Amino acid sequence: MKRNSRLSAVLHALMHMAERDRPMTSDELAHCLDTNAVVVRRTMAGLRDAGIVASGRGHGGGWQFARPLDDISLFDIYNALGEPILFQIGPATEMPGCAVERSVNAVIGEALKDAEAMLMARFRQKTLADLAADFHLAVLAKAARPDTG
Amino acid sequence: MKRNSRLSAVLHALMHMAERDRPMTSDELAHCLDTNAVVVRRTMAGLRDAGIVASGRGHGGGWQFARPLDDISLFDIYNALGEPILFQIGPATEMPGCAVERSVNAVIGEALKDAEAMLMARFRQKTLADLAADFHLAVLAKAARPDTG
DNA sequence: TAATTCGTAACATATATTGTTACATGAAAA
DNA sequence: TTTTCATGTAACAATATATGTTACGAATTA
Repeated sequence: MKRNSRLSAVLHALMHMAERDRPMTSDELAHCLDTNAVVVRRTMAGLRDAGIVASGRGHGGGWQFARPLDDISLFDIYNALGEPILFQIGPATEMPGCAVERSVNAVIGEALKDAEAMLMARFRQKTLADLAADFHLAVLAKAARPDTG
Repeated sequence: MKRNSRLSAVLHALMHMAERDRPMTSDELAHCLDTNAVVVRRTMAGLRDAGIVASGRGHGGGWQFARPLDDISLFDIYNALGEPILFQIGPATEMPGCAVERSVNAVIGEALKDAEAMLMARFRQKTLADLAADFHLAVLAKAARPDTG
């Protein structure tokens, strides 16, 4: 299947927004993400509903943050996107009648659950401010050794 | 999209095989898994190539283990299946030209990588013998309190 | 020789993600 | 007030992947 890239895409968009002090239109963001303005609106809709960003119409409109960057975690964003399915692998049946299958699903399910919990803990700790700082550090590091880039 | 259920399915099949001392045909396994014999063969092919199971043709043929159950880990099986894509979420582009996107992908990618490592470590520790023991314990526990099942 | 069983290619079906078009709604500028 | 700009959203198309199904060949045993 195609992988769900909304989390990466929306973070990419938000980081571009963080680099600017004015609202960015869906068209501008679409160019950054190499996609379509409708896709941008569709993806950002969840963040708007969650109070992470705000959208404005008409002249001078577009997307901007509704909260400080250090008050927005990756977990907030993951949730605002509707908690997309994390794992591509999983059981064929949720409620199997076969006891053997139930036992197998329990073992696999617990392992996946723990891995997911670990990932979510990490998402909770990381804010957009951290992400922006990471980016600026990477840019500085690259400028210091332009030949290795 | 549909989730990949081959790992759960093949473990389900292997546990049924573990409960029997004769080879099981693809058709028998297909009935257990509520699917088709061709699907079973397709899935088991990787395990056969990895030396986990062996297949025999003709009368009395079918699938059986090629190694002791305590010498087969979930990791072995996951690998034999071709290491299916683990996460449904991921970056849109593998080699982005945009520095912002690269930075975002690095953060997400590292978190996913660590979660995957944790899961694989767990798969490495768990053998089919463990799985069979889990199942037998579950059956015993259920028999001890039939009213709560 | 006949029955059985795996091996595999080819095609069909179902579902999820992403892209695209079209049009309505709201807001600011002329 | 009219025009322009921008979001909101429905509807449909394109693409990708997993799984199901049919068909037939190859190998093994009775």
